[in-house]
Amino acid sequence: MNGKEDVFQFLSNKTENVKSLREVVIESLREAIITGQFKPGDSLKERDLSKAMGISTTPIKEAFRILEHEGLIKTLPRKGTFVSELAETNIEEIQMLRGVVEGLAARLTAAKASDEQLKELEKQIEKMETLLENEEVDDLIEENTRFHKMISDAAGNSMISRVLMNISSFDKAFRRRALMENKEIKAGYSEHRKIFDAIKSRNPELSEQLLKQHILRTVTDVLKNKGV
Amino acid sequence: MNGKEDVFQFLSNKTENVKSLREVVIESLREAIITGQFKPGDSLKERDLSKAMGISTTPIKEAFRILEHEGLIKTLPRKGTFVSELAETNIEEIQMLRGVVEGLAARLTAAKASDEQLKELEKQIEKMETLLENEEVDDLIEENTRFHKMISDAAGNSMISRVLMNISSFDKAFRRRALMENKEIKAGYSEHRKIFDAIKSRNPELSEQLLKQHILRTVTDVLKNKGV
DNA sequence: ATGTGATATCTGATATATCACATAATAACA
DNA sequence: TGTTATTATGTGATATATCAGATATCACAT
Repeated sequence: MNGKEDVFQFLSNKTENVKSLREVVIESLREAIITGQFKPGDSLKERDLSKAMGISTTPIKEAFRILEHEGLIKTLPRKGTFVSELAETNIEEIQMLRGVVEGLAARLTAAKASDEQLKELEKQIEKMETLLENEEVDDLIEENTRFHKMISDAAGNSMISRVLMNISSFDKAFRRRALMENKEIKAGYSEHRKIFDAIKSRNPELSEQLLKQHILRTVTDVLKNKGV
Repeated sequence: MNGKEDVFQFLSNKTENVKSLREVVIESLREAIITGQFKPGDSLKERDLSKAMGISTTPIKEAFRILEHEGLIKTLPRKGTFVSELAETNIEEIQMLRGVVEGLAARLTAAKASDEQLKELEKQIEKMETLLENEEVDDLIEENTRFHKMISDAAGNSMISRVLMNISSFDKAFRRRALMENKEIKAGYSEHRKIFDAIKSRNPELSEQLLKQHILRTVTDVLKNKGV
């Protein structure tokens, strides 16, 4: 029966994978704000966006609620909705924030990850090693991100996962640039291996420190290369 | 004219201070979920809540968006909305998360707070000392919270403020209990004073460590007293 | 008793209308 | 010309209707 299901896989069109209008609006506006197309202080109007996107104000309104919760915009009741200052937040400090939160995740993972989770992490780090040797850069970048996510998930704390997801949606463009640099790829693997070793040896303190330092070093390097 | 405005302050009914239906729903549901009235897996239905609260589904729907973004509930399109597992997240780990984020805030504050901000912090810690001497417990609790908020705000990073606000809305009940214990009040002041001194002396590393340790100690003490 | 198609019901998604506060523009008056 | 009152407009908040996917139930054939 399982084989039969696979045969019809191509027919699948589950609505769980289909994006709602609200999600489309969120992603569009978030991208426009973060990349500077909308600047702090700019006014966003429900009816204008509704016309521009050819949809009703309802998904626009719902998207505003989420973006406001993320701090990217601010709504004053019956006065207007404006892009907030958050979009100009210091990217280095965002990475420091990410560093301390992922560091804590590494600590918790070292303290309580199951043997199975450790095995999965080991498989992952080995996969990354193979990709590094074969110089398959695009795949390595993707697996690096997965490695970080696996650590965060293994911490088993939904609030930590949520905070990191919010940070991630904010600095996606930055992190991709960081990982693309060739030097980063090699140094990054070396650090990832040390992080995994610390987790495997059940050393919470060291795990936290290594992951914090790893993230803070990548931001320092990227900013150096930018001439900032 | 300014004096006149103050005289009539009690008449003020500015809509900026009036809670929207959406905000009322958010707070009601969040409280019900966090305190266990709604349990993970429970179904929340827009039309049921609409009838129960005597309002339309629109503010219910918007509240759902926010609570989902906070991770407290999960909506499956056209299937239903359910209370998530987040509400059962380990409270100690939440406090550890708060510790690392507030610690980072203290570090940034020590690094870049203006002289004026330092003066404000000094006024605040002195106010807290007076309240401690006079044993005005309720006011001291409130000023302690304000002290933490001043440090976070002085860090000048909107994302950090936002993360802490989300954590705060989640563990408000816990923190109030922590601060109410008499022992905590005295130990808490001592630690607050050390934190301020570290910030004042522009020592980012020490500031971060002290604030982290302060928060982690309070959670350890509270859990000890709970017999957990 | 079981399988299948048709129908009904449930639930969130979205569209549209209306309300209500805030501000701008215009008219009236001194 | 300046001030005040009135009206119009703009914007978000909320109510209500309808759509559309998902599931449950019913009716009928085998």
